[in-house]
Amino acid sequence: MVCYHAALIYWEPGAFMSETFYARVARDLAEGIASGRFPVGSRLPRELDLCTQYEASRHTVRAAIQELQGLGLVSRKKRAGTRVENSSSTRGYRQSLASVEDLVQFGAAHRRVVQNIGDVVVDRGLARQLGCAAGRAFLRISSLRLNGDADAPPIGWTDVYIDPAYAQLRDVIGEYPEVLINDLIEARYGRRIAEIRQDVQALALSAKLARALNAKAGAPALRIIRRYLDQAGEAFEISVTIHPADRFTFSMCLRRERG
Amino acid sequence: MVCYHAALIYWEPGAFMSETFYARVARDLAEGIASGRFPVGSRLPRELDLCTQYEASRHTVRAAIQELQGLGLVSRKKRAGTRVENSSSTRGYRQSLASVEDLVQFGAAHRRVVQNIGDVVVDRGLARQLGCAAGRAFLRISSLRLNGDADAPPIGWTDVYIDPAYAQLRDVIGEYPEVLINDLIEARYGRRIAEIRQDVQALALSAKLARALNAKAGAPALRIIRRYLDQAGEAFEISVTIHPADRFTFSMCLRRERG
DNA sequence: ATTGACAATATGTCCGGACATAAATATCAA
DNA sequence: TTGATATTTATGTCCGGACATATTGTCAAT
Repeated sequence: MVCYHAALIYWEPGAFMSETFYARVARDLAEGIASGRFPVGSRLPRELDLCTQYEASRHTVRAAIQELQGLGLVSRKKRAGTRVENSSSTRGYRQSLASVEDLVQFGAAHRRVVQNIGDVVVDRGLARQLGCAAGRAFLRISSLRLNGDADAPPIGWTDVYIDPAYAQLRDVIGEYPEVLINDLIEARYGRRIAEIRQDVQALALSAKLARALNAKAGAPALRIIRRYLDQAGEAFEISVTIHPADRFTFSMCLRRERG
Repeated sequence: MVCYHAALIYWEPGAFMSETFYARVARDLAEGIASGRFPVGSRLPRELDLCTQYEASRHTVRAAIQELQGLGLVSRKKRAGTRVENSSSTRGYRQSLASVEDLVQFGAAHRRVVQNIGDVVVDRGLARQLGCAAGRAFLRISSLRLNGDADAPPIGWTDVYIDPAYAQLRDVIGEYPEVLINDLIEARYGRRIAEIRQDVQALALSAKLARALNAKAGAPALRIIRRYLDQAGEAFEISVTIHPADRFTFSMCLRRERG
């Protein structure tokens, strides 16, 4: 079975948000890693050199590296320096998505094909699934998640529910992964994400979904529900992704050595 | 359906490991929260007061609070101070289990009943499941996970595979949750955990497991495989837990607001 | 009573420096 | 060649201070 690691991408923030110095350093280093300037297994310049390079204090440089460490991009040892980690082993889900620049994405070869966009009103069953009040209206975008291989069966089905107030985004929504929608909402409407909560469950595939996913009805599948909450604790976007069990493993790194 | 949040407990380190100052402060504050000295919703003393109280610099106090923040125990706002968070909403799985003192546990009412202890040799199928080489020998401890309610069906089944070298722990193993076994190994054998990796999958219940869990064969279930790796990347403990889909949701907090 | 301006405050960011510590390397002795 | 020992080095921890910024609370004006 193919195992898909959820990957992290360091995102260039829009001009609308000011960036702190250490975040700037962190992003620059992350881009250096992504671009291959710092290959996997190589060592980052030592802290003091980074200090002179960025004209920053050691404290700032350390805060930046700490960010990368939290993302699992680098590991550190006392005398050995800061090592760039292997992506395939470190691109697991990191918890401390500290800043808005962090993006969670599927593999590089991944494609997303929008199947349907329409308005829905939450009924009793959906309300329990989404964890919101019944009767609420949403704009729902349904899409298939495909691997690079055209012949391979789809790896998942995603329903994204967003507040109808943001329906103006309808045109651009199809082109972006759902996580980006939050950035769009944040940029255009100023509604900030205060918290992202995620539930992972098992379920049996419905006949309809099984048909869409080219799988057997009743087959076990993974359901990942992600809720984007604002400061009031209200969800303004909810995404539900369903992966047939034989095509997806949700992998994460719970702890990595400090040093 | 009942939703079980994986909980975090701040663990008092053994005498064998030296504690840094900021970790000491963090632990003290965490114990204050756990004991109710700092009730949920209350505010922690402000940084400068903590500085005088612990006779530490503000930098150190901030490092301690940052630890608590990473664990989801507190949230901070610029003028509003540091707030103790509601356990039920913050005890979700945190990724940045920064130090050995962190423990991951199931709910308070949870019980664990050992069903079977015995030696196994890894065959082809199990090797693929565990992600280790076939032919390797393990000591396997199988146990049921029960909720407080005696009548309720079990919420899961756990197989813990540990290196036969640690078979001397056999007597005490039954009494501790599997995560503690690592601490025992670490304390007695000095083998350090360098990394914990976790995979979450869906699967259909086998007839045997279904019988043990009082569920239907073929019913969807969640499988959580956790690997404890040493510095060489070799797993010295692997735990496999299976939860029927209707009795377990794996909930986690991906991001919480910085401020 | 609502709104606006202003000051107070607690956290956020950043700087400089100092010493401790673990691990890689070099050195020397057996 | 092996083994123990000393040195070097890059990160870990901790201190002190300074200014920025967001939020709250207060008070005055409409």
